[in-house]
Amino acid sequence: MSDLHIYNSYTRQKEKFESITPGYAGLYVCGPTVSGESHLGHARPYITFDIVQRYLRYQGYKVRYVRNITDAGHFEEEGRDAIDKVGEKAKLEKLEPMEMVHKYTSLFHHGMRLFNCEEPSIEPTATGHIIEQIEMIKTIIAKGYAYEVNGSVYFDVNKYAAGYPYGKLSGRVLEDQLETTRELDGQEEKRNKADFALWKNAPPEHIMRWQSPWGEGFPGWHIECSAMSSKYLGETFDIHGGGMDLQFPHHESEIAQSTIAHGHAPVRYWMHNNMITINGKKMGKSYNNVIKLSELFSGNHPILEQAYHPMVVRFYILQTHYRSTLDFGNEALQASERAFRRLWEAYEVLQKLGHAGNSIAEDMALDAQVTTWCHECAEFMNDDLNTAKVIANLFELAPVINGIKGGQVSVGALSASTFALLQATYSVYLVDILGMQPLQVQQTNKLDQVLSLLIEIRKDAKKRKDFATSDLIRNQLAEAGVLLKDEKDGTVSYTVA
RNA sequence: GGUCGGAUGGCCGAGCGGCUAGGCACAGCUCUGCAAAAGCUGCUACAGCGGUUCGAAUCCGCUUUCGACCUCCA
Repeated sequence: MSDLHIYNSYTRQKEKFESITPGYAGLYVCGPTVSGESHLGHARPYITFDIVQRYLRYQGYKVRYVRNITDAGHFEEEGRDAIDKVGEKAKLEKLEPMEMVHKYTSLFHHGMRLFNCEEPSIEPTATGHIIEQIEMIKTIIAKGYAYEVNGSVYFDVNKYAAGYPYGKLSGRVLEDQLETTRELDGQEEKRNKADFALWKNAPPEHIMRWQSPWGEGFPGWHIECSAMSSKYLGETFDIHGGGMDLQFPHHESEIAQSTIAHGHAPVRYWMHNNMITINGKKMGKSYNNVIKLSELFSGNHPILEQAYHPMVVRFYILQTHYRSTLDFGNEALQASERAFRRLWEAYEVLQKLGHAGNSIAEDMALDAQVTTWCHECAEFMNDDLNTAKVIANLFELAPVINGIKGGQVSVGALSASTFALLQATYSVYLVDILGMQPLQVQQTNKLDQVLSLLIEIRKDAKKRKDFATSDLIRNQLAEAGVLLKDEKDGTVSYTVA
């Protein structure tokens, strides 16, 4: 595919991406609820849409990427738990709601940086947009699609469904929804079980509350995204992303609210990433099977055999297509770690490699094959962002790179232009688009000087066939986490674990 | 119960009518003082049963099985 095609959850098919305003792309992604620490499952959408955003930029779009912070409303229960626990210990240590929100927002940002996810252009908070949300609710009431009961406002789904395709995004029929027997808070207030809250009256013990035309309360969960996305991206914008589990009711409700408030559908392309599972089950709070990011990075969790570097996790996630479920496993993560080390090393080797300068390839077949592998990367990305296939091609190219370095492949096997293409492909795809970074930090000069000295001493020992000394140096350094490698050309390189 | 989506080699995972990805692991070889790394070679799978087709992992049907969602979960 020579143009970007993405799978639109709304139409259930791949569609050519055409932005509303040529050259500009608007992307809205449902962000975190900052009442708790982010876990591995949360990492997937943010990494997935980081790729979307990076790729659109690479394609030349000026992207406005909006990702909200949910710091109000529907998380009162967990927030309350957290507060009460602390409160039991000492009233002095009690967390203010704002304190809790700040804490988890910071943690979230820290995690995003470790994952090398680029910052969104705008990161609006729900609490910062109470007025916009109230205005939107007022509009919906004025248009006759919402009603107030006891200080709460509900969206009239039945009325909406009569004139609009309610349930199209999530593929469900309203009649089925009405048969739900589940008991929910405020159910008796609703005219209809399928109705959802736009505004909720706050009970006295509720910690977060705002003044509204309907009394003190807090906004319904869905309205924040509708209010903020339309404010920053317009009443109709290009892409809305989020986890598959948000399709219903969250995104379905967003469509309904915005359609009534603005008179037309809010989103052109809906994109949903699939879940991360563990032992086949979705990783989620309700299943009590989450691995928090801090646990993942430290290895401090009963089921973790080791710590996993953020880049390993990112690579692991990108090795699977975003619409497939991804099952967590130590073995899988460890495989990703080895794989990524190898790929990154090939990249570093490639950047240092020189070329003979011949314009005609000595090995025409290999030259053609390399060219194909490189060009295919674009096709794969254009085909609904198939990062798994891009990575596969980069791996296909690795032996060519290592072969040139190791002498198995002639330096002039590829033409100068193909070699340049190879270098560009690695750096564009691996670094710019997939957003990968090295596992180890840059070494300080001092360490480098010390190691250079040790390497010299060892070289000298080897020259004298004093292998006892040379092996001692290598083994001791290995124990300290520094791996020495004797290269073919006689030089010695090292990696620090 | 309803709706939807999966079941791919030892493990993870692409694929979505012919060209039988890729990674990790494993085995052999080359290189090497020995390692490590790297290179080469080997390893052919698509839950089961029918059907459509010249041809199916890919389409259709049934069965088995796992999962997601069904009102506030990324």
